[in-house]
Amino acid sequence: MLKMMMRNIAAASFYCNSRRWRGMPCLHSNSTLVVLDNNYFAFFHSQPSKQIKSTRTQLDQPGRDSPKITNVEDAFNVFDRMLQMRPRPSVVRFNQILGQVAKLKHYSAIISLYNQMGVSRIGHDVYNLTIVINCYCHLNQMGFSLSAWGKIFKVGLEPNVITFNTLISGYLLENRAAEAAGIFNKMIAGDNCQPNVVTYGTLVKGFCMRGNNRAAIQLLRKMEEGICKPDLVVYNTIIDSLCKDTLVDDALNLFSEMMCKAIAPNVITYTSLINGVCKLGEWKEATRLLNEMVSKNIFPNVFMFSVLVDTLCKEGMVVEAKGVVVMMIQRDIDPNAVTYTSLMDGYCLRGEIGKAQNVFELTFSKGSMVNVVSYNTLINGYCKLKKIDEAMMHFLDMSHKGLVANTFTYNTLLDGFGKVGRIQDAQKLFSEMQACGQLPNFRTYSILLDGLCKNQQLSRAMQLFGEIEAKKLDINIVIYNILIEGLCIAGKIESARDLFCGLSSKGLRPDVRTYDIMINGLCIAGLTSEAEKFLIQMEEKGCPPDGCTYNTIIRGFIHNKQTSMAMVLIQTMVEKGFSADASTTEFIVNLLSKDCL
DNA sequence: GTAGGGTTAG
Repeated sequence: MLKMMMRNIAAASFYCNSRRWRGMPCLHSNSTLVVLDNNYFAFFHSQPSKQIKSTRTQLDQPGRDSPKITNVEDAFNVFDRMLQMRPRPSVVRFNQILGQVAKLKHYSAIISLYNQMGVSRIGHDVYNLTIVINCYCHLNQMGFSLSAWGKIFKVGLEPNVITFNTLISGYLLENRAAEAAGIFNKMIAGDNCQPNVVTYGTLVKGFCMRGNNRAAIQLLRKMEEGICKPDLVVYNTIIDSLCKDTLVDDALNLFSEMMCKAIAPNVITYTSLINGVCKLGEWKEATRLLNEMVSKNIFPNVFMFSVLVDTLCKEGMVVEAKGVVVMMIQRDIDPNAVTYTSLMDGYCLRGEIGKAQNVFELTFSKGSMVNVVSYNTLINGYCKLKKIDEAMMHFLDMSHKGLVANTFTYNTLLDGFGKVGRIQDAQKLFSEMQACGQLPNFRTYSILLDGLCKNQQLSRAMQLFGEIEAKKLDINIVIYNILIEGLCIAGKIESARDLFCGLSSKGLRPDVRTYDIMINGLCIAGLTSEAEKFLIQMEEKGCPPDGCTYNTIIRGFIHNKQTSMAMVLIQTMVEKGFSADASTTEFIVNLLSKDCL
C-alpha cells in the first residue's frame, strides 16, 4: 500500500515536469497533482506566487510603508537609518521593526536593537516591553523577562492582556506551572484585564507540553461552558498533542467535534493529523485526509510537504522524497531547513552519506538555512558509518559558522567514539562538553556506559554507574539493560543474574530487552535450560516474548548444538506469528547444510 | 506596533 502510494507521489513530480502536466485540462494552473494510490487523487493547490516588492526600495522609505525585513542585517540597517533621521520616526516605527525581527525568531538581535533604542532615548511602552518579555522567555532567561515586567510598573505603564499572556507562556516554557497559574489568578482578580481565548489557549498548550492531554481537554470543556469559547487554535493544540501521543482516534474524534461546531480546520489541523496517521503507518487514512483537505481548498504548505518528505525518508523511499522536494520547488513552495534535514536524514538512514553531504551543501548555498539540527543529522550520518573523523570535522566547522553544539551533538559524537572503540576521545569530549556549558543528560550517561561496556572496560563502567546513582538521576531500566549486557559480554553471568534479580528492589521491572539480554547471556554461557526458564518466566510476568526474543533463543540453542529444541522453538515462533530474521536464517541454513553433509 | 497551534537530529 505504502509502496503504491509513494510510487505515485513520485509520479506526481513527473507530471509537474512534463508537458502532459501543463496540458491537463482539468487542473487549475496552480495545482499540483499527487496520485496517492490507484483509487485516490489529491490536487495540491499551491498559492499563486505573490509579487514581492524590492526590499531596498522599501528600506529607503521607512516613514511610509512598513519596511519588509527578511533578515537581521536588514533590521540593523533600517534601525541605523531611522536613528539618524530628523525628525526621528515615532516609537511605533521602531516597535514595528522589533515585531518583524520577532517573526524571524532572532530574539538576541531584538534585545540588541532594544538596547540601542534605550541609548538613543527612545521611550519604553507596553508594546516594546512586551516584545522584550517574549524574547527573554524564548531565550530561557525568565529572570530578565521579569525585570522587563517590573519595568512596566516602574515607568508608570500598565500591562495589557497580551503582556499577561506572554508572561504566562514564558513560565510554561520553563515548566513553572504554579507561577503561570499565579499570573492567571492575578488576571481574574483584577478589574481591567480578564483572560481571553489566547490566555486559555496558552494554558491548554502548557498542559499538552507536560503530556497532560486529559487536563487540556478538561480546560476545553470548561471553556465551552463559559463566555470564552474554544477556537481553532485550542482544538489544533490538543489534536496535535493527541497525535504525538499516538492517540489518533481521539484526535479524529475531537476533529469531528470541532467541525460539528462549525469550526473549520486549516492546514495546521491536517498537518497534525496526517503526521499522526503516517507515524502509525496508516497510509490509507493519510490519503483520505489529504484528499479531504484538498477538497476543502486548503493549500498544503512547507510544513505539510516536510511531513511527507520525512515520512518517505523514514520508510527508506528517499528517491520519492527527493521527488516531492523537486515538486515543491516547481510549485513555488520553498523547502526550508526542516525539509532538507529530513531528506538528509533519509540518505543517512540508507548509508548514502555522499548524497546527504550534497543536500547539506545545497542547503548551505540557500543562505542561512543550515542550523544545529542540520549539522547534527549529518554528524550522525558519519558516526553511524564509523567515520568519526569526518563527523568531528563538521563538529569543528559548526562553531566557525557561529552555531553552538548542543547536548544532542555531543551525545551523537560520544556514541560515535564508543562505536569505534575510542573511549579516551569520548572521555575528552565529555569533559569538553561540560566545560562548554552543555549539560549531560540521561542519554549522555547511557551512551558513555554503553561505550565502556562494549569496549571491555567493565570496571570503569561500574564506576560510572556509581556516579550516575550518586547524581540521583532518574535511573530507568535502560541503564540496567546496558550494564547487564556489559556483564554478559564480559562472561560475568552470575553478576548479570544478581543485577537482574535486584531490579524489583530498585522499583524497576525488566522489559523485553532485559529478558533478551539475559537469554542471550545465558545461551553464550551454555546455560540453555535456564534461558528457557527465562522465556517461560517473561510470559508469566506479563512481558510476552517478541520476535527478537525467539530469534535470540533459537540462535542460542543452535549455537549450543541443541538442534531438536531449536526446532521446537522455531515451530512456536511461527505459531505466534513471528519469523526468523537474517541472522537466525543463516544459522538455520548452516545447520541444515551440515546435516546434509 | 505586542500573546497561544503544525515539520527535522542522538
